[in-house]
Amino acid sequence: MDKSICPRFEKAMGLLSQRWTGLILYQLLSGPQRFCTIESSVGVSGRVLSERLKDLENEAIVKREVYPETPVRIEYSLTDKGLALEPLMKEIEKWSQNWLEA
Amino acid sequence: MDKSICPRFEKAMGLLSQRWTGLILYQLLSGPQRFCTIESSVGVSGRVLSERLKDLENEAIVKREVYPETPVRIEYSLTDKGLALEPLMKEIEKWSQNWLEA
DNA sequence: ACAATAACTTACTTTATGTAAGTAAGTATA
DNA sequence: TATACTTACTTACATAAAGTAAGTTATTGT
Repeated sequence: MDKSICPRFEKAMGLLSQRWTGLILYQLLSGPQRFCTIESSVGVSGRVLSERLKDLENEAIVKREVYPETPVRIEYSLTDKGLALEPLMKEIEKWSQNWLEA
Repeated sequence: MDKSICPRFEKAMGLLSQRWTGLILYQLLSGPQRFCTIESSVGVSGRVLSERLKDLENEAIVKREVYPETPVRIEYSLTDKGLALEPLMKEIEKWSQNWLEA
């Protein structure tokens, strides 16, 4: 009975179940943001955030843009693939509202 | 700018982003199942599966039922709270179909 | 020149997970 | 009667992932 789960589903779940990844993506749904903003609003350490953003860039879910202003501004935002996660996030919101205590 | 994310959402994401938890729940959506079935279909180790099922029982997402047959049969199934995760899982399926390669 | 800020990276510690063996209860087999 | 087998776990130990804190590079403000 080994491995009855769809590999694509498994991959998606593998991405989302990386610690912090879901919260990082949820945070980015509210618009492009810089490193330190994500760090403090999500509560993830810089070390892990840096790692996750690289992974998400490799998956083409997040894009990184450098604005050579002064001081330099680096913004992370969602690609179309990343934006497509919105309905999923809304479902998590719904479930948490309906089934979890405040 | 600390902690701008809704605590309920954060808790929901915390549950789902535990390694294996999402796949275990997805597997249980197809009906009640025993320990060893989940173990092999999901690919999780017994050690972690045992831990996860206990956590999910404590969260009232999964229930455990003992049938004193021979040999004893123990089945894990979703509560209403667990079943309510179905739309969310469907969204993950959709996203994975649309955006991930096979 | 000195302190400050953003965006990281590195070194080190703690926690989580994987692996494999062990346990308990009951059944079937030799 | 003793041995082996099955399910559902637990325990002990090794490895991988995450947390913490300090360090780096570039640039600005005082």
